[in-house]
Amino acid sequence: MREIMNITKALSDASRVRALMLLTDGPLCVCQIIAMLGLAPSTTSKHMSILRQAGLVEATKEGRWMHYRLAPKTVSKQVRQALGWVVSGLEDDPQIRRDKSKLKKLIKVDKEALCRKQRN
Amino acid sequence: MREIMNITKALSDASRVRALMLLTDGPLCVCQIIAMLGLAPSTTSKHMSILRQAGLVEATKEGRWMHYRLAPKTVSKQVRQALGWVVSGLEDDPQIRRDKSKLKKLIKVDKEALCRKQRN
DNA sequence: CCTATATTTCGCCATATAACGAATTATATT
DNA sequence: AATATAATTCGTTATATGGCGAAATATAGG
Repeated sequence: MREIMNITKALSDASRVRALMLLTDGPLCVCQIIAMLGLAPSTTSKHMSILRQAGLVEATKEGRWMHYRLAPKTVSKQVRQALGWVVSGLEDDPQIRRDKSKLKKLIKVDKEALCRKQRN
Repeated sequence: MREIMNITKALSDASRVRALMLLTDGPLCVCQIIAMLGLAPSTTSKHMSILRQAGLVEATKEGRWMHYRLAPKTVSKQVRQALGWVVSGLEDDPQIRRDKSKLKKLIKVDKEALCRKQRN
């Protein structure tokens, strides 16, 4: 029951769900997620930590940069299916569409330049 | 996005998830759910209200008794998929098994007798 | 009508949670 | 080493949420 509850709790915040949906098109650096969500870096970091502990995302560090990606298909059935219904349920959502549109523009910015803009 | 968030928020409390799982074997009176969850009637009523607003359960009144049932398959895709996920993910859970075992015994008690026991 | 019963709503309280800024940690550059 | 940068952790605050008992509402019976 704990695994299911960890997942449902992780999904009960809209910003976290938005972060998940951003990752459906590929991995992102946390600095990109910060820019997308418009939250403080500390807040975003904590949200990603919750998603990670719930098994919904994975993280890899490259130098100073922390990249997050959706959990691979090899994870547990509960994670895979939860991602399945959330992602399919939101792919036509207006907010998510706006986010993805904005993300396309943001990705065109050089990562170094973007990350330098994110100061505490 | 609101529908999905209503669902995920509704599912983020363990008592509410337990209530949902109790209903997989058929409709129950709120007095039976109260007895199962061991919460105050007012608390249980509020939890069921949240589930109802999320579209996960439906309610019908019979005299003094309020019966709750899982939302029928005809509801939205998001609800159907979410319910499918929760139910399949928890059908082998120890807590849920204990609940279902207890529920079998409880159902054997006459409803009238049970409901009379539930005083505010 | 009055009384009893089942359920919901309301008000309160304790706890959890999301947000922020500051401090800390990890990494890179000079 | 000192300095800069990215991310996380920590501490604080405002808000949300789960729990309870009391009050209110709805229904049934005499």
